[in-house]
Amino acid sequence: MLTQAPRGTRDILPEEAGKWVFLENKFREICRRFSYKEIRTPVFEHTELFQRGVGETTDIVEKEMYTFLDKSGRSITLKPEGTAPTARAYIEHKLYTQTLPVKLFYIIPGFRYERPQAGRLREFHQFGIEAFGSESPHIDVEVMLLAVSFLKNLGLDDIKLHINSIGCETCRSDYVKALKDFLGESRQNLCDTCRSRLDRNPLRVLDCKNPDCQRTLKEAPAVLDFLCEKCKTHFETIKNDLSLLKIDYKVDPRIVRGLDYYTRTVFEIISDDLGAQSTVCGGGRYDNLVQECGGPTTPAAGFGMGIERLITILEKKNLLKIPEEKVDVYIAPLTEEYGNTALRLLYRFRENGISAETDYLKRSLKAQMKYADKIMAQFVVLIGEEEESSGFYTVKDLATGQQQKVAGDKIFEYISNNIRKGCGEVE
RNA sequence: GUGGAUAUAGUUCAGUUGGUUAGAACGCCAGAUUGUGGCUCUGGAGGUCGUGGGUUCGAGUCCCACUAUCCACCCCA
Repeated sequence: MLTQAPRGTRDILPEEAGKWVFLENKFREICRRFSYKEIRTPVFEHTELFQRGVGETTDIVEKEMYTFLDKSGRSITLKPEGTAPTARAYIEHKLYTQTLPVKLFYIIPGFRYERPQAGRLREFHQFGIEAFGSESPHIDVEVMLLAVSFLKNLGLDDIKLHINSIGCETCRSDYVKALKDFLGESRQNLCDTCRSRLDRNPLRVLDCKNPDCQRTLKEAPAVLDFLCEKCKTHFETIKNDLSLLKIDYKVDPRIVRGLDYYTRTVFEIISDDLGAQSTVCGGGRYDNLVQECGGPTTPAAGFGMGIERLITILEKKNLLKIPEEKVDVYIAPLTEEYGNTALRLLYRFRENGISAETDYLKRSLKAQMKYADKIMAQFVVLIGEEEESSGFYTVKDLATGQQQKVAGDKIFEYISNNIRKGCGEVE
């Protein structure tokens, strides 16, 4: 227990960490191109934020939150998602007084108390963006496009964009009523969970995977047929934009999303390389959230993308090969006698921006050479009796095996002129 | 919260119908004529067999509980 990370959490060891930094840089870069600015919000928030923002009847709020009382009795919750906190910050700092739209991105950990499984952890991480202040369908498209371009840039060409519209409050309530009426008649054909969903949140019956439920749903009324004129036009524009931009997509009436704040557009990006949790990115429009949380009426749209899931996919496709960190020069004192000379040299290299390493384990020369090889040093500088008396260092290039003498004061110039670029650098 | 599978060295695994000092590969460390790496060879360290009970003359091997991991349901990133 003591020596084990809590269930559903993971350590990111040095080898992994390089991949994370690589992806974070890529994400920041695409956000820059779309002119989204980074925002960092706290790891925990007041519990009410999620109750109100995400929705009391959602699974997240009902059973998955890490909630506790702090020492003064306030109810605190580790954030289970990124949109509500971002909306809160947007309202708190009155970002709506700035020029609209306000476009933000974030890289956050999220926490949900669930049984871990493939692609699902209790602490997970996501990239996310939110665009506040525009109800233009072109913003919905921009949000999707940022995600799609990001994934395509990483080399993923077979991801699928699924879109749907669940309408605004007015057309949705008409639809929910119709759906309820329809499903009420065939209640006995539904699975147990769907029967309870029918009363609490009928839309969710739509994405039940139970074959009996799916069969029943075949005849069910479709959301898209209930959209009001405005919602219909909004959705049509999105589809036109996507075609115009030559982005493949599929209208999938089954996606409804499990968070209450969505209105109109919802979308998912699906990959076959994940297990049962096939969604790598999910998002949509949420025109009421900001107001619901006490801000001014503010239409908005955004997405969340699971970093662990993304890494899983990239790894399956062999698209995440990060070169190992290399060392420019290893300094090998033949014996402890030359330790001081080695130490001085070591720090002069480091001060000059050259990565340098030396022996800390009293290794023999042979063992030092092995070590230099293992840490992928490009050069080894040998310091022994010959060197001390002659004033020349012996420099060996480990890749070629060639060795030569370099005058003491020329060593820095020599090494920096001969470092092979592209080693250990991401991109 | 429910169901299924699994749990042996740092890692991936073997371990015969329960029977004496629990093995391999890779990794790690050290050597192979005295100032030199990668390949090869030799040797070495490292395991209270997830934890706790039980059955038995005897358990890594059988039974139970707990914990964790993996997979699925629910739901989501």
